[in-house]
Amino acid sequence: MGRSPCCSKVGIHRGPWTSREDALLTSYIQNHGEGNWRSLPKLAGLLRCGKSCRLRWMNYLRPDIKRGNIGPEEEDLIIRLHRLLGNRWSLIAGRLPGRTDNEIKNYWNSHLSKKLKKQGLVIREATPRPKHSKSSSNNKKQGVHISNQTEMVRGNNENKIYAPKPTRLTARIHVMENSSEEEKGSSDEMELSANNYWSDGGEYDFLDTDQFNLDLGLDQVLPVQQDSVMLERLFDEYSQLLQSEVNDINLFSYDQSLMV
DNA sequence: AAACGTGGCAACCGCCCCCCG
DNA sequence: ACGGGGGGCGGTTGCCACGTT
Repeated sequence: MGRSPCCSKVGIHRGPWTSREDALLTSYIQNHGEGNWRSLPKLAGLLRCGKSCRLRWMNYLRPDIKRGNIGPEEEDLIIRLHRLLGNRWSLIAGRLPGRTDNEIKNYWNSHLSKKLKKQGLVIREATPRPKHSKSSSNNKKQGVHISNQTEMVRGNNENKIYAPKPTRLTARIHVMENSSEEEKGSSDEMELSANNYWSDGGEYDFLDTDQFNLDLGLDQVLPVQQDSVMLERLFDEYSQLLQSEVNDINLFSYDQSLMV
């Protein structure tokens, strides 16, 4: 007895979205906000699966999505973050304002992976993500734990390192405008383990990960503007995480750090 | 001009986690 | 404490545009 499908396939329209469907979805979300994806299609008058609606909105219709080519600085950041995070497209997208995980994934698969291979850079193939890789128990085994609130209280503040929160920045802007529940519910911890770093991440021979700045104080909501300084800071931020694995330092949610 | 090959990307699929009752 | 549902995520598919022969 498997779980029920997210929606009945009968009578559901699939394939490319029409402009009318886009208009219906956009109009509904502008009036009622995001969420309740399962019931949204019916309420919005769409013959679509809720998941399809969510995907269409997240990847295409959201007003804060940046259009146009990915610039060299963004490309550089994607490469660096992929080196650290592997195929964690949503995490990577969270650090690229206006870009979606799907867009970055596609860009990687169609451009960057080939480009890097062409340049003779070694890309270690991603291995299948271990089951329950997000579980904290696994992370603890690896000696790297990005804590929940309990851990934060018990932690050693001297060695505290803040984990960048895997937040989709553009979504946060939307959330703040609409003050929806996602804001308070977005306590997603960045759940990483040493195992994940090394088994999933690509590996390039030109990156310099020896530079770390432990005094970083990134703003939680990054400015929309992108410049090389910001990109460098982002990379440093993730480099801290990487380095922390070596030093066996407990990690803390950056969000929670603001509450200290 | 037609056939074929290739690349890019929107959309779908299915697994998994987390929240809530 | 537990189970089910909703939502998020990464992997994959398939269509279409464009280039090449």
